[in-house]
Amino acid sequence: MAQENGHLIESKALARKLGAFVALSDAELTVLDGLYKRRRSFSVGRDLVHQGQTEQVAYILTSGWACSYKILHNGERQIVDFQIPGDFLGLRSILLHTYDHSIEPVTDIEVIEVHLPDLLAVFAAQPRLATAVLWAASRDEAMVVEHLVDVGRRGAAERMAHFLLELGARLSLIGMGDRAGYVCPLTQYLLADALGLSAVHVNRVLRQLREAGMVTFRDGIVTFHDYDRLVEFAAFETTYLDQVGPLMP
Amino acid sequence: MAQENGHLIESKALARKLGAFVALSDAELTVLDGLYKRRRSFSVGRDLVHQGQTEQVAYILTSGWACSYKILHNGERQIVDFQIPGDFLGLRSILLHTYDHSIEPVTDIEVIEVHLPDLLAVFAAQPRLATAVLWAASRDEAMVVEHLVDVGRRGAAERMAHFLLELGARLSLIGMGDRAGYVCPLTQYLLADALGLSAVHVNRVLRQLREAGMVTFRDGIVTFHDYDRLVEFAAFETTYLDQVGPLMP
DNA sequence: CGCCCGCGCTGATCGATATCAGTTCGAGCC
DNA sequence: GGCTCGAACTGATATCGATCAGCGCGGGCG
Repeated sequence: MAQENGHLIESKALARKLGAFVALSDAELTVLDGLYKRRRSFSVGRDLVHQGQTEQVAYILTSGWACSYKILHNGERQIVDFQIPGDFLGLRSILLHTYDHSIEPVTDIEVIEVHLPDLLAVFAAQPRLATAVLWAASRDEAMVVEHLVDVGRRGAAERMAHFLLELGARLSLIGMGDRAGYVCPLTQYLLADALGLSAVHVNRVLRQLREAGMVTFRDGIVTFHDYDRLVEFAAFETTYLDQVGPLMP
Repeated sequence: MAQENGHLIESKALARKLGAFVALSDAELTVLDGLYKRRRSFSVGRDLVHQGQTEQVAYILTSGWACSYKILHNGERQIVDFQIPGDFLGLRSILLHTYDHSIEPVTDIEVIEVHLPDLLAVFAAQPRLATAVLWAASRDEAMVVEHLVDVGRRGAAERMAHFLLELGARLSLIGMGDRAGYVCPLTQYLLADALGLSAVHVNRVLRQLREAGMVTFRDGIVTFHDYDRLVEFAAFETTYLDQVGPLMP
């Protein structure tokens, strides 16, 4: 019974996300629900998947935070994206047959395991779900693109501001944040690897933003002091995150 | 008749690309071919689509080069990716309902116009094509991710080397390049906007690579002098570009 | 023909961020 | 209580790439 409820609550996160693009029928929801079979847990620090791995498995994150990253020859790493509940982990990679990145839990996490044949079966049974997943993948790509712009063309402070705002917007969509702030388990080292900065500089930049009265990130909590000025400073635009109404009724 | 042939040749580029993921049936090929209706041309410098535009149209590039980019408040821009024949233009954006970037021809180009309803109709008629397009989108995303790593964590010279190698690999797949080199219409300004460098520094870095005897980019031609050493220097890995055999027979 | 103008190219200087080398603080553990 | 360890934090110095300020060349055009 509790298990049943767990199912419903968790599958809702994904269903709600996809439902924002295509209005899902009962039949489609049922098929989607069929994916929620293998539940697994991972603890912080132990990679879910590793760069180069060819095992064809992806995950749907149901609780906790994760990050996907690439390791370079010289040992440095670039974090590509953080994932929060409701997000896919490794969707791109099962289709490409090989993981081109690693995925690490940032906190202890709970996931649902999804195998490629299951996913393809879902697409075959309910073709509109394939379109919906394509939409979700496009949304992920849009975030990576924005991240690229961040790293390529914005100064360290704007970059940090933009990142904190984007994260806040994403968390707001799943009810884990608002314009006041949010709880954030990321360390300054993780921020550095994500933003292409050194951990030392992350620290200085956070101080700048704090002293400017715009945002404070301390003790795992991000607090927006002056949301509008921060948005202005970071030139933050939300179009790429907006959930417009369903395109396919 | 010539028109007919043009159809066949052009649709082959996309069909071959998608066929690398799913083996396409005659019925699927026919439906795919139905997309090739509206042919259009654009000349260099005139944007195909502009950031913020909500018109639901995408393109398939049949000849020439294009680039997609974002403009920042301060006037700088970041080029996200270059597109070569066979690539989609704006696929992500029609699904997201709004263009989050602009697309500009780098040379005079020829494209096929694709409207969202047509695409959705194709998916409905032949569901496996939706999966195939999802795969193509994943491949594009993998390239953006690699680009992000480039800009975030590699020095200017490695970045340039990596970029030239990746472009070469992509061109090889469509028969427009090999390990010796390729024809490349990009200016140093375009390279700068893509790599997050200044045009001045692009020039210096190209000189370094040339003087190191690894690669020369001059008069619109990229020539690899020592391919293996360049691969080593750039820590270039092709896994994310490899076309493995069809996953869905 | 001569004039621009875009593109490639270069030296000198400046500035943002990395790197090095620490300190402090709190949590867990013997 | 003292030890260790990880995260946050800081000052001093080094470095990479930006910026400024130019030159040369070839092609298009008045």
